[in-house]
Amino acid sequence: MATIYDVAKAAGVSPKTVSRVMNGDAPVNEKTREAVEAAMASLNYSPSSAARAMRSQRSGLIGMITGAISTTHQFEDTGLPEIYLVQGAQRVIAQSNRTLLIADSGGQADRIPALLQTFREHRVEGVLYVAEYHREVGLPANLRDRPIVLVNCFDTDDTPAVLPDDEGGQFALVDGLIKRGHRRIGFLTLPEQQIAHGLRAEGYVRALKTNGIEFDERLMQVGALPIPANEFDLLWDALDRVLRAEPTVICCANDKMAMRVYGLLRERGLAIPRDISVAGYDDYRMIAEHLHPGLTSAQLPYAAMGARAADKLLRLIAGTQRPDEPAHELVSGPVVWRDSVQPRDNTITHLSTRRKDT
Amino acid sequence: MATIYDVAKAAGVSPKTVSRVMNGDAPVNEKTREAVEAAMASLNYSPSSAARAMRSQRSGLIGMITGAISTTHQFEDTGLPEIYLVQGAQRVIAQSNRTLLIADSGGQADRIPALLQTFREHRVEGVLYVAEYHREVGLPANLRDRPIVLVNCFDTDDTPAVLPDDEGGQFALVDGLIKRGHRRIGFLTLPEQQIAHGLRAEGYVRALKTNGIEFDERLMQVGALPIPANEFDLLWDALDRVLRAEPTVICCANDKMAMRVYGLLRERGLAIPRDISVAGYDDYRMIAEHLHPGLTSAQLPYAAMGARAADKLLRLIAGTQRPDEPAHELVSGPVVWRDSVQPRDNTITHLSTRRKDT
DNA sequence: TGCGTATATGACACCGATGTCATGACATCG
DNA sequence: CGATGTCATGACATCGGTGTCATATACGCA
Repeated sequence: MATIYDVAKAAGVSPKTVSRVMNGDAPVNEKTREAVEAAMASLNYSPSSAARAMRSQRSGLIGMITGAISTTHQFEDTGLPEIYLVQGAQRVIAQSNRTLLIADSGGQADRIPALLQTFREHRVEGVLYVAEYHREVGLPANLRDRPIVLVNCFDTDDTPAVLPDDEGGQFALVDGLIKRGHRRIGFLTLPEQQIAHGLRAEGYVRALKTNGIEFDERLMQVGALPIPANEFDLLWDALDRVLRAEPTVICCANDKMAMRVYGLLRERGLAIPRDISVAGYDDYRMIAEHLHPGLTSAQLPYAAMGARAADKLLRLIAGTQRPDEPAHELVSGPVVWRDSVQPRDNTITHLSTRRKDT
Repeated sequence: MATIYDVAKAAGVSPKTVSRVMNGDAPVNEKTREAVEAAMASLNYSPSSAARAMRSQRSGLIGMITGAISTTHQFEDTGLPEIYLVQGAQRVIAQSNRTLLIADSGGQADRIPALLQTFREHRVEGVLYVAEYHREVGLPANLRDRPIVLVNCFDTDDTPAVLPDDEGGQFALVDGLIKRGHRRIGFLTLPEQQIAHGLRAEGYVRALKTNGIEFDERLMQVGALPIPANEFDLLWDALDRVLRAEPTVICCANDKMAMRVYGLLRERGLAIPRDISVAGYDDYRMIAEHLHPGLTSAQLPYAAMGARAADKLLRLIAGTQRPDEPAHELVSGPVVWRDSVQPRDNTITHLSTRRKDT
């Protein structure tokens, strides 16, 4: 590879002048500049980031560690939202003229120390620590020596974190269902020990309360197990109990569960959305868009979380975070309405009457 | 950060001796070694990869460019198999003591030049160029100056490439179906201009021929459009035509299509697999495992492709590729059999008769 | 004309590793 | 006992940029 010395020689100037042309940090004569640029072009010159990093003591690298935390989830498909997170973060980081260094542990937690060591050697300026689902984590000690932002997870030390707004997402979904005329809203939930379960249940209850609907506990049933075991019987029973409470719509804890519920409802001869509406959570487009009918789902805003986390990290690195900036930031996503939810007649009437009123 | 000079001072030796302790390239007295190691530990020292790269002229970096090629697919969810590719490649690359530098264009082709420039500046030793689906690509000129392996794509210049064995995958699936007693096998295909379409059709036909079954063109219908437009009518019509040819099983071009076909078949009152069996392609576990019943699918072996491509690239870099190594390597995946395919009675009879025979 | 100032450029050192070569202390051998 | 070899270690240069400081020329103004 050509170096700055090669360029300098070709252009008949000193290396420092070439440097000035690249960085524009001091005036350079127009003719000199042209000669240097011609030399750079003809030699196909790229400056060495290693040399720059060494001199400037800034690597220009941001580390992201993914697939990292669980020791068990190599047995399960996490749904791969990480790629969206990566894209969101990458966009922001590229704007700051830095490069994202991604380390994916492939779900093997014992690889993490080696990955962190790599980060240290590359002198990453900050770290994005990504969990595969909303959870609490304990941070490795050797992550504490540089700026870090947790994504989709949090710890007990108020380390800066970016989290999905599960409460708000479920609220928006259920509130939207009510606005569309549903009043008996089934809810097949996540396992109770999951963080997201509690938050979403709160969102569900708040939406009912806001709209003056009484909570019926028979409508809310746990639909999944913490371990991806054979959950099918559980889901079948849970659905059975929910259906006995006569819902007009069933909210599922995630799109995968909704996909299963599609099958179960059809086995019972119920047509979606004619006989019953269904909603999911996550908005995995691979599922939600391709199910028939399209699945209404509250979006887990992974791309936005990635971008927000990168932004927060860059401010931490620059030391310019706002004084009022909270350690934990919630990111909300929209509800994507598709055909799996059918407005109930009473709404339509309601809306049309309204329209007359105004 | 502590440097090798800090460690040397703390241990009372020269920097070069510290270097020797780290690299073991020359004998070091046992006591000295211990002193140095203690100093390294107490200073929490990590060697600077920038300095090493500069001195050794080897960056230890491999670049991977993903989501790169299409200008349009930001509108569509590609199914995100890239993360598996990354994991497969990362595993192999980590073993060679290198680091994977990933650049994801987020589907915006105009970002690629900037990403490649970043790779050049970081002096990546080789590049993995990943396409989002099996296709032909034209390579940017500035990728030609270092080792490169194409993944999931190929060009006209015999650039080394790693590709999925679409023909073999479809063959194995259809052959397996026949072994399970199916003889009338519907096939809803990809758009005809896709590379995978032709290959899989060949695999389908070969499986029939191998088993002495005549090809019935009514059983093979295009089920998807090249652009993710409203494909629904197309799929409906295609399915309709296939069903009129009385298949006992329907092969879908991918798992997304299979997911839709589940819905369409059920609308027609057909139960899977009792009335008709269904198979997919890709084995997206997020879909295949969670559909009810579980979807039989031929696996697109992304993790294996990533590993194979990394391996090939490392050999290219080392200059040790085998002389007989073909430019294009096919990677086969298994067929994952799940409950969406029901063996036909005649097989069972057939098998049991056989068993008596032998 | 002489001096201050802005413009344009170069010499040199330095960032943190490591390859090369030199050196000193012992051990071994003829 | 001196020559030779091995072991252990250090001095110094180098990789490719850039910060600092010096220098040279041109220009404006008293």
